[in-house]
Amino acid sequence: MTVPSVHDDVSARLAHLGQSYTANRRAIVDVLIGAGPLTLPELLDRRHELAQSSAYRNLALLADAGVVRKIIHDSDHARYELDEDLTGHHHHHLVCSNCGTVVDVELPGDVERLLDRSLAAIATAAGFALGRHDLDVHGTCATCRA
Amino acid sequence: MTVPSVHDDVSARLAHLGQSYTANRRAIVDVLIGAGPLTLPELLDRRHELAQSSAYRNLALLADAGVVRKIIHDSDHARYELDEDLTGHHHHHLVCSNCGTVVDVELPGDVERLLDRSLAAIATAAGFALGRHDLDVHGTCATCRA
DNA sequence: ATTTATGCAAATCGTTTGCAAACCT
DNA sequence: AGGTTTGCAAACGATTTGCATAAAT
Repeated sequence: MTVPSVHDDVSARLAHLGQSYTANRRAIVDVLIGAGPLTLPELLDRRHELAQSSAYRNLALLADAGVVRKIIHDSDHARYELDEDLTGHHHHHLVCSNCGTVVDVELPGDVERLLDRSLAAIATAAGFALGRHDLDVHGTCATCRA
Repeated sequence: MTVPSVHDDVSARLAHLGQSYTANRRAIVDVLIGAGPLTLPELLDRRHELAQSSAYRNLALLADAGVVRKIIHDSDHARYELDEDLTGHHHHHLVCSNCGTVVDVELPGDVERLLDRSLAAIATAAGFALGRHDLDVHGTCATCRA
């Protein structure tokens, strides 16, 4: 739960793929630890030493390793956030339809459980092997409404 | 609820934007009536007379008019489906992580209502003016598992 | 005749990739 | 040295757009 353990976890996941935890990769994870889902430009703004292509390449690798999750809402840029497994919080997204900002939110435990059960039933009925689910709520954020 | 009424509805929504219901636009709506969410290539496959650029342009217009909804899950192609307002069914998406196919599904009424209430509370707490919500369930479809 | 829609081809832009230099160990 | 990572610049590909022609009213 503390920051160092996140890095250890990342390091282990990368090792599992035969990859090492380089300075650039660590820089990316460090930025993501302190922020919500970020676009690539937002990420580069916070770490000017990162080259665009390397950032893309490392984000893809980190996503492969299950460290980072890529989320695509509308057009423009994709956003990247630390995977739930690392943060330990299953969450959903509040997306501003105007500016695209994404905020992480959690459902009350009982609602989440009920939802999970329903989804499992529905997926099975449709012949799907269940994976993760994403709930995106679209609206207008306070800033865009001001 | 019958097919002709869908066309009337579309026509009205386009008129509301000062636009007319042309043959190409009708062709697109006709295809979408009989299918799940389609990508542009899939749409063109079903109507060879449609030019790619016109299809994109008309889909954008139809989306503007609230007739069509554009859904983006991963990379590759966006998918388009008739808006819920037209079909009258609030639904969610079962997405195959392997082939990208999307199937529409509905939650049991009580679960949907409980979820709606929770989301409203969460959005308000975060300063968001609530809009629509999308629930995407990812898994592997029967075909890809075969 | 004027306005709007169409379709081709070219432009756009986020993302990916080739390749040579820089970095490990 | 041998293998990996980096960063620049070029390539890619889905979508958008400019412009001249074809409908439609």
